[in-house]
Amino acid sequence: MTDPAAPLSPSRHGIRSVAREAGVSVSTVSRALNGYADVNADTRRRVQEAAERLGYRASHVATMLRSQQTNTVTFMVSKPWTQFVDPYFLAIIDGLELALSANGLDLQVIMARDFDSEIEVIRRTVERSRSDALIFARTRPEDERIDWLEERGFPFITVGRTLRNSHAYLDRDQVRVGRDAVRRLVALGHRRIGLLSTPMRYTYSHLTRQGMCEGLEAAGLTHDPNLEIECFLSRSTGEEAVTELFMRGQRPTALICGNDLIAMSAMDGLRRLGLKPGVDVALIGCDDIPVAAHLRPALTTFSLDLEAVGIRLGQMVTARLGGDMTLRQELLPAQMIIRHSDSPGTPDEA
Amino acid sequence: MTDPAAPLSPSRHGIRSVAREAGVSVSTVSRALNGYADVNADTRRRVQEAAERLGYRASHVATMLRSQQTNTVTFMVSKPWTQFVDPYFLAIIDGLELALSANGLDLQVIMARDFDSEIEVIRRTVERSRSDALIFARTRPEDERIDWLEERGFPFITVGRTLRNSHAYLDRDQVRVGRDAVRRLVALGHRRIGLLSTPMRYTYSHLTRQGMCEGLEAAGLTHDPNLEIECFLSRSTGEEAVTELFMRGQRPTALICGNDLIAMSAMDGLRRLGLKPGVDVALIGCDDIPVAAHLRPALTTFSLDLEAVGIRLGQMVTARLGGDMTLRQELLPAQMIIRHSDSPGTPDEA
DNA sequence: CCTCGCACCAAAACCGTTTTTGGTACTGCG
DNA sequence: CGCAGTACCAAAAACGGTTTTGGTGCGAGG
Repeated sequence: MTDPAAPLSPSRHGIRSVAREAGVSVSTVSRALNGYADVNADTRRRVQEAAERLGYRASHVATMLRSQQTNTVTFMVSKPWTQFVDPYFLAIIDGLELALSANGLDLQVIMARDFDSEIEVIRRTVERSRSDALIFARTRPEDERIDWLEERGFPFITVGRTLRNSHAYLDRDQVRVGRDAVRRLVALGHRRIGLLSTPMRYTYSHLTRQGMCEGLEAAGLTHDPNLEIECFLSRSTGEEAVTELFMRGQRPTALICGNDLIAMSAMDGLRRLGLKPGVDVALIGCDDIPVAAHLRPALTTFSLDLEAVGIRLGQMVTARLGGDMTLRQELLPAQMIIRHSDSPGTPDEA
Repeated sequence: MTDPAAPLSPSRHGIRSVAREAGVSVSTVSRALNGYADVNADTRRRVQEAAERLGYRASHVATMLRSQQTNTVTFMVSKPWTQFVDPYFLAIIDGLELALSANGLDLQVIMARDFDSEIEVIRRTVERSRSDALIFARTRPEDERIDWLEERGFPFITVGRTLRNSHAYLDRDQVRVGRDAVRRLVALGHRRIGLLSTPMRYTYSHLTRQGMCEGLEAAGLTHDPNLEIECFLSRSTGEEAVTELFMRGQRPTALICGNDLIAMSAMDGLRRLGLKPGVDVALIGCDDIPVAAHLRPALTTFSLDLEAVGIRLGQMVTARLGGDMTLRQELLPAQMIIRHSDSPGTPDEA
């Protein structure tokens, strides 16, 4: 593989050069540059100037090796997110990077090619000790990634929950999303509310469903499994789901969609059936992706400040790496953004 | 920062353990595992089994330090891309990761917080020798990142061109995009064609403009600077631009938009002026972001297989790191995807 | 029988830092 | 003057691999 034809850097100056230049020993340079106490102010200045003159920067790799810390946090992006432009993960990374860099930590992003390679990607990262902590999302009720990491005592935080919930996590209050969506639709007079669910292998799909059931129950309604269908991550998934759902008879008058992409494509499906989304069938999405406001009808959905999620993740992981072993499990509320897709009568069809 | 309260890994086995377990020397383990020739097949097997038994994996950090190679390629994401859900960079990364991992290279993603920090982020990465090569986009006519890297002889590839073009790049044929868009609109009878340009600090904005001028000239028309306006990356940029453009008088009957996000928001702006996008004013975008097909009217735009771009980038950088010093400069054609936003009369307003 | 080359492998040097260890010079106090 | 304590700093030992150096044992050729 990749022979050493390309030298890393022509002739970088090492700590020894700096020591020579400043007329002190190597260890003094290290201590001076890293802000240790027992170094004369004058000596420190001399060292700093010498380092500056030579353009010296400590090799990150060497530092890692000696200190046995990478000062790096790894964020794993699962493939299904990327296929779909779900801005989700990008926004989180944005905030995460902000919080980490404020604490002198680096962010590394790794990607899992597909569902099954996730665990392998994690193994590679952890076993070859390239990172001090791991963050990942798309948790599943039974998640072997978590089993594996717990077994090894490797620090990690998930975005999302599992069945056991024995670990640190930060998650959206997805049950409330389901409940609130139902409440809103019931208030608008709907009685037959369908669910276009995200894939059931993910925990949050179950939580949404649970919230929906709770909402229906609170309204004295019961959940009809015939009005529910599981969508998978393809571009036209909502369209297909709607088609199948409406062929079953017992048509819903409102649809709760597991995410905005499903809702978006469900609109297309409704139109193909000759129905006006927002007029004939109410729609509520989830995530508030940027395009949601631009759809016709504009999509009513649930929003979450993802950059804030990233920042909070950064704070949590910083605390953990700082030695704070508190088990943090936090829930963030999502805010319902009411637009037009859930109620008819708005002049939005221009 | 981050004290060592969290041990990296409890008790990992090192190469010495493997050597002991296999009953050979340390160096033999290294050579056996790395596929060197001068090691007895039998010995190699014994070593591999021992490593397997102990669950040994070479520390990436130690390997880096000794071999002076990181086997890592860094991709820099500029902040403006992420604020906006531009799937652009995600799709590229996807392909890049695929190509790199096939060659045993790792991908690292770094982010620049804002425009000005890009150079600083690059410096940190290169000077602390964390990577063997760099890839980044959003090139500018005069790009100090490129100057800096060239000065140091550090391998890099850009997605996009500069004024000098003295470096390796992979880019979309943006001039042709401008030309083709004009040709299409002229064929549809338009004479007053406006441009909602992406920010002029990026090279591709100039190239689009150049292509547009060439197209107009070929049709015997001249470009009217009054019909041109520069958009910046905010959510409602197209809306504002349209408003301003139409206040100038001399209204265009068609708009070429630097990207789909601009086009999307321009549609909103047209509606606010009481104009029907696609009927009263034709629109052509660029990028074919996934939502383009879902807009009403569906957006005519230019598409490029971004995953293929990523794969090609991976191949180019692999060759470079393999010692192939050929200066690669490649142009990829974008394909026009004709939908409805550029021509009236389609029943797409349902 | 001696020597040379080859296949194999052990020992040691090395990568560039941080951390530990140990020592020197100087100060203040008895 | 002697001794403890302090402030500073040099030398050396890690970190965990890879690469170089230097054999050794054995078969073949002279």
